[in-house]
Amino acid sequence: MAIALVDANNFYVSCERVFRPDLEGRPVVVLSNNDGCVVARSAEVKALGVVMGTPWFQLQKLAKREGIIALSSNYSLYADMSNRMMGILSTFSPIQEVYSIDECFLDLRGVAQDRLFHMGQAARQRVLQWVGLPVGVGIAATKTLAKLANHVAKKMPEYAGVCVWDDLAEGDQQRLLQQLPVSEVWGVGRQWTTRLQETGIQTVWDLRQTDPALMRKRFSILMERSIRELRGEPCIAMVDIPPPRQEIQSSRSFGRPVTSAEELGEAISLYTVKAAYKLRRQGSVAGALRVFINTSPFQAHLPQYHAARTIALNHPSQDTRVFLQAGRLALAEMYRSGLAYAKAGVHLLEITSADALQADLFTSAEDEARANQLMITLDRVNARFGSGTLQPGVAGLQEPRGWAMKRGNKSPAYTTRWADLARAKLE
DNA sequence: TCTGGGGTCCTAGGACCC
DNA sequence: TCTGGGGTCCTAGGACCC
Repeated sequence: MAIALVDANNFYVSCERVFRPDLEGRPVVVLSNNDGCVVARSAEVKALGVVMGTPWFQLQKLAKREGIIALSSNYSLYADMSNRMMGILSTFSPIQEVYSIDECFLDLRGVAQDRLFHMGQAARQRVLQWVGLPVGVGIAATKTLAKLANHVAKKMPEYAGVCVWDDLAEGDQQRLLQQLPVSEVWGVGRQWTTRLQETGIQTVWDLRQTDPALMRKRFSILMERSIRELRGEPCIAMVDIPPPRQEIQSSRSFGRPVTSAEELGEAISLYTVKAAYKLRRQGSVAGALRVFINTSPFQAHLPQYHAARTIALNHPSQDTRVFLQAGRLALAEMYRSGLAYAKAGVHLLEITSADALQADLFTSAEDEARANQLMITLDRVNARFGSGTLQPGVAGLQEPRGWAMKRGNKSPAYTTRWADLARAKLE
């Protein structure tokens, strides 16, 4: 039984560097929407002690002194690079679980133990050569151990990017576990780390030595699972085909404070359009939607207001218009004037398969078929001519929208837009 | 001046039922 | 004055992940 975890180093930064080789060896960060926080750091930036999630404005001085280059996030580029990387890795196993944009698990059961290291090396080489992304590989008997092995492969140069846990002598394994802080364990976050430390559990080794049943009582079944996995007992199965989402959200912080009900309504309508599209793409219907509007928690001197409303639909739907209407009602109820709103969003809830949907007692089959056809047409037009080609007027017609997010340093869509296509300079 | 977005899962506790 | 026991379902909140 062996599972590999493959993930890219500083994924977003590495994607940018593929098209900007001049960024190699220089300190680079990628920023979140609105150029707000650091969400990816090159090794050079990590070495400067910049932590994940640092607000960019707090780094101005350091950035100037050290020459840090900041790029706005370019998610369509990263998604495309991710697809290419995952495609290559999928050839190494019939069972691949794409766990996030930059990492996947591969089921390597049946591969002889003495072949695993070579296989890890091959995967690494191929991704680097074919798409230009550096990846690390950890291979072990459980997902949790594979995660740890991956960490070891990246942190310790002698492993050259690939660590096969069961190739290590028992004494070496113990020594590594005793070096790693318990916070490195997959599933152990900030709160749990504090609670564990309070009871004297500092290292991964310490956690491994605890009694799983007792820890389940003190924490939860998730803790028990993690401990068992650390001991080499698989508890977390591979998920080959991703199940449909149970919740779909769309939300954004605004590029500037928003005060008027009109602008707020535009924003919420736009997020509703996006969420409904995601819903249809996975073949689902939603039975309820939740809308929220928030002021900025960082502007403590201004009046704060956080409001949310959940609206249950009479009948589960995938019709953008139904959600728009419900969303507008919710907003009208919540809206208070005289406040500086910083963020709004829409969640679609109670999601089920469109195939299993019961007929609506109060809508004729004909009307429903027409509505479905309208949505199919809408999605087709937008797929062909670009998203936003056709959309409800309530989402706002004026471009650019005043409240839209700021992305000052966005790179071109090198791989997904003809005009931006990367090409070698001939001269 | 400037602080992201999108998910899953588990548990506790209340409402309700017999 | 005295006020059971056991079960299910739902939701909010909190933890985690990237």
